[in-house]
Amino acid sequence: MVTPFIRPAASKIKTLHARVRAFYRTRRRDLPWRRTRDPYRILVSEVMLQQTQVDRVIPKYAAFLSRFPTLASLARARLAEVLRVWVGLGYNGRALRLWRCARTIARDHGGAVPSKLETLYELPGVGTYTAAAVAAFAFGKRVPVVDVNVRRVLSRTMTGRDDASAQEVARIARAALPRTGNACWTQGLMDIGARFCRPSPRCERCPLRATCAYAKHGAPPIRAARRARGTFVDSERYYRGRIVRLLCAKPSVALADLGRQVKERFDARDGPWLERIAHKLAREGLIRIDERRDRVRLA
DNA sequence: AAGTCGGGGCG
DNA sequence: CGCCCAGACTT
Repeated sequence: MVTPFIRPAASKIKTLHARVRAFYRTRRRDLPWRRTRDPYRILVSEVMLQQTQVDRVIPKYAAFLSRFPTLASLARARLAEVLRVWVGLGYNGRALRLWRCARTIARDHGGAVPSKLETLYELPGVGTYTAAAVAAFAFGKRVPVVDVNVRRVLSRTMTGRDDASAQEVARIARAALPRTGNACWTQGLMDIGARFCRPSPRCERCPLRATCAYAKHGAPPIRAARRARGTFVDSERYYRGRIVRLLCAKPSVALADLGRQVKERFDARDGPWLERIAHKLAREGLIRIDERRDRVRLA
């Protein structure tokens, strides 16, 4: 029987604040999106960082901003151009939604990224996390920002477990919201989550070790078993990626040739399901299929 | 609540 | 090989 979490001790939170802020002041990661407060650039970074590690985002972030330096430039670009820069980063739907997001902001918000949490949340591709991140990092808003790192760190330090529910962590995050310096607090938690408080924890050198309920008893991380994903190659996802990559490299392709061009050892039986994947991509808005002329291209 | 959506790096 | 990642969106 585990003691249910009631309310975090104020003194413990104060100590965490001090330690996290001290860590952030002296040992934070030097990341490109921390060198600007341009809301557009913050927004781009946050969308890129969705389910994507920092090290993989850094080069794409630079390339993207070099090609689309302002929100207006992104909003007036063709989606195909955006996809060509994005491809390789994964989750291509994010590029589509970021592009739509920029167009929505240009059309409905005078080209200025909204600062209000609820308004941000309305934008395509902006969910609970990203809305909070932009509000906090670009506009200094005092709102809880909970990503997977923050969740792990708060769960472990405050409950002694690494599996606190999202709702429970949300309560803790609200209770722990600092009066000032929310962005530094949050990003400090993220850095600690990435360097020490990882899924397999490295408590030995963690700056929160002395304050952490989890580090004390040192229980091994227990996490829910994930469903097997199978091999990625030859999965439907794999060929979605192949199709988008192919179309990034060519202006257009015949639908009848698509399968042969994305699949090794293509045979006639592969035609229908690869074509079905293409139609799904078209329905999502990533590619365009001209049935009459038998041509496929980026949207 | 559960599925879908990329891709790469690491243990 | 399986697990993980500054999640969002659909069903």
